[in-house]
Amino acid sequence: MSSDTGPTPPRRRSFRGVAPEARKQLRRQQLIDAAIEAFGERGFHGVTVREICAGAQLTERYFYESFRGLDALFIAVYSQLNGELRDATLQALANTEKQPLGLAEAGLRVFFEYVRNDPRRARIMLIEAVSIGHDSRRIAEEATRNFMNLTRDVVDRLIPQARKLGIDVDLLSAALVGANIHAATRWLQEGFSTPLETVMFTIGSMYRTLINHMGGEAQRSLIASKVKTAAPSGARGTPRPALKSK
Amino acid sequence: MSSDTGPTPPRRRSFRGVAPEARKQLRRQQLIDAAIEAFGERGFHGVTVREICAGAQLTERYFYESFRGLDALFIAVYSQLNGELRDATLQALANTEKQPLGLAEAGLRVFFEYVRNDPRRARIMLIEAVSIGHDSRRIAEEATRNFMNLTRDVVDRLIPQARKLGIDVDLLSAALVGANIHAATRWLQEGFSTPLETVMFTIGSMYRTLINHMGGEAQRSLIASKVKTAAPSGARGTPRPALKSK
DNA sequence: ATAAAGTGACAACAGTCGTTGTCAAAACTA
DNA sequence: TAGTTTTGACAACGACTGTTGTCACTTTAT
Repeated sequence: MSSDTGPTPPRRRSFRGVAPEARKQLRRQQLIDAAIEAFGERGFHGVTVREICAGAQLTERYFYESFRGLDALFIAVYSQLNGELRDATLQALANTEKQPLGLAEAGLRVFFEYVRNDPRRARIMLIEAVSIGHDSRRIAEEATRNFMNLTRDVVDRLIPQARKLGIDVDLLSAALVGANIHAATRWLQEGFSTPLETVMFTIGSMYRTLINHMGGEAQRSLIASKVKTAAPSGARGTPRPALKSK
Repeated sequence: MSSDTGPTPPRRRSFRGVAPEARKQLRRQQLIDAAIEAFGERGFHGVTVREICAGAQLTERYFYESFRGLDALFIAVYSQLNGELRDATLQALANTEKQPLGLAEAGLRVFFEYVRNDPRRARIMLIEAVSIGHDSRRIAEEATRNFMNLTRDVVDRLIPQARKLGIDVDLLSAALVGANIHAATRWLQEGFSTPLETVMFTIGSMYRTLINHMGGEAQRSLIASKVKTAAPSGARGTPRPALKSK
């Protein structure tokens, strides 16, 4: 029962003037940067550990120093990109008048500018992230859900009557996020030949129309579908199928 | 210079009562069915040729008899699923009164029912197809584009003034298709706990609102943005950025 | 200066995959 | 029945991957 801690633990030193922990973080970031390049160019499944290491100018040992495998690296990459976009969004929102429609426009603009400014990052976030195996996908789902929740809050505030009319606000938010993602993906694949302002005007008009009219339209269709029972009170009640209006 | 055609070409025969060509087509379909199961369950990148063959109860030789590789098989799978959905859509449209809004509802219903009735096929069409390497993806892009074009024609007919107001109709269609896909994907991942009619009501309300009000809303924002020059005549002209309304 | 820690290039290993080939048994034709 | 086609099971090959290990060289600390 001595206080022997086993074989001598190596004493860590500085190297080229930087502390051990800082060196490790630096290497980690090099790997992430190389991964953004590789994933964005060839996709998650077209990339190997060796390629990442070559791109980062590091050897495999340092890869496993920071990541358990490619999945973990992808999660780190996605987290970083998602954080960048989130921060840019929050900053833009902070610099905008607190009009709800203005906020929505600012968020849209940040999103589309982010996509245009770095197509590789866009590909990772928009395309790769939703298609990885069960391990990494949850992160992407969670991040997408964050944006969806943000959208849902906006919807809840701007179309407050929606919920009472039987609209599934979560589903609607998912649809709107999907509209953004798909529009951005198409814009990306077309080489951004459409001017940003045209994109903003098109998608913005869509949002504005929904915000200004969706509540009334849903209510009208409820009435038109002859539901004379008590108004469906928000719960899981299935509204009538009818879709005709006017 | 004899009429010798080289080594004797093997004379083909029937087997268990079915002709050679029919046997080949049968095997091909077995492989496709096994692939739907495998791709839908484990995703394109989690599947091997050997697994497909085991699932189809065939050996590798017959795999390469019908397909050059997994890419080709995936293309065949996707084509089949896409054809099924397309046929179901066309049939539903044929059995519907020719009211534009009714047609839109019928199309939506077919789409969501198709997704719910076979989640594996849905995963292949909604998730896997957009994430494959450059080879197979073009097929999915083309098929998605078909749906987008269909949507675009609907938009062009139901919101005829959109184009003149500076809205990019192709982009709007892409966004709407994306809204459908994302809503369906979320519905799938939630285990279809939301009733179909609620989904129909929510997404249907979205469409109906856009159809009935988007033209007017876009025009209003154009006026509000003080564009007093001649109305942008449909072409690539960049509309004003402003989004505020009312 | 000398010993230890850090680094980089790369060998080595086991595993898997796509793909082609072998071969005997089953089924068919004559 | 005899010969040929078809089938199924599986071996074999090369290529690639993730992962760990080796070793000489550089930098640091004493």
